[in-house]
Amino acid sequence: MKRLAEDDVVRYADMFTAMGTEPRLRIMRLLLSAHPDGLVVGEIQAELRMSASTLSHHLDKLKNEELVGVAREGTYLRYTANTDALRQLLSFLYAECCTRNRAIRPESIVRVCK
Amino acid sequence: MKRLAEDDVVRYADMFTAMGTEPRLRIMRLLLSAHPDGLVVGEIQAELRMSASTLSHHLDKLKNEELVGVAREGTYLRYTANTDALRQLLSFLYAECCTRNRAIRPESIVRVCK
DNA sequence: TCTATAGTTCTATGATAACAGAACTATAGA
DNA sequence: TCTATAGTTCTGTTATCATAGAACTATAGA
Repeated sequence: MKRLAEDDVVRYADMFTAMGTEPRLRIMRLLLSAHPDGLVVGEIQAELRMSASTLSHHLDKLKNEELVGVAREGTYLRYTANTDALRQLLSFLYAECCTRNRAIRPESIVRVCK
Repeated sequence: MKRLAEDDVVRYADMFTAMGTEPRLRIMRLLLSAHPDGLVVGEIQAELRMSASTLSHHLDKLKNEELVGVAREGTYLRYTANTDALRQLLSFLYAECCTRNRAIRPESIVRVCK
C-alpha cells in the first residue's frame, strides 16, 4: 500500500505514451466499442485505413504495454482491450487528481451512487 | 454534443503523450501535490533533479498541451497544474471506458455518493 | 547602470518512433 | 503438398524527441 503510484510512475507513463498517438488512441476506442468481443486485425485495418505493417506495429506497442490482448482464431488474430490495465490507468489518474490530491472534484467527472 | 470525443481524439492523444514520459508525469504529480499554489521552476528542479534546460523543455511541452499554466512572480516563474484540462482528459478516458462503452464498471474506479 | 538570480532559448547529438513496401510465417482448406 | 489468406517481421528512411552545455533574456535590488 505504498507502491500504488510512486513506483509505477514509469509504467503509467509508458501506458500514456502507448495511447499518445492518434492511430493508437483510435485503435483503443475501436476495441472498447467492440468490447468484450474485440476485433480481428483485418477489421481494424478496414476501419482505420492504415497499412498492415504500420497497424501491426501499433498493435504490438499496445500489447507490450498490456493495453490489449490477442488470441488466435484460425488464420485470424483477434485483439481485445485489456480492461484491467485500463482500469488501473484510470484509477491512477483519478487518484492523482481527485483523492491523493484534491485538485479536481470527483463529481465533475462522474456521478455514481452505488 | 458530437465533438465530445470524435473530433478531439488528436488533442487527447497529444495530452497523453505529454504525460507519457517519466519526467513529465513526475512534474504533473508534483504540481498536483502543490495545487492550487503550484511551484516555482527552481523548486521543481530541486525536487526532480534535472538540468534547467531539460526541465524547461518539459515544462514547455506541458504548457503547449495546456496541462500546466505559468505566471511570473518577479524573477520567478510559477507553474500550476491546469485542472480544467486534466478534468477533460479524465472525463474523456472515463467516458470511453465506462459510459460510451461499458467496458469498465464505474464502481471499480471510484465510489462517489454526492 | 551594474550585478546577481531565475529561467529560457540556442545549438548539437544520440536515441527512439512512425511509416510502409517487401519478404516471411502461420493456419485452413483443397 | 500446394495454395490462398491473415498478419507479422525485415529493412530502410525520415522525423521527432530527450538531453544538456552554452549563450541569452528578464527582473529585482544596490
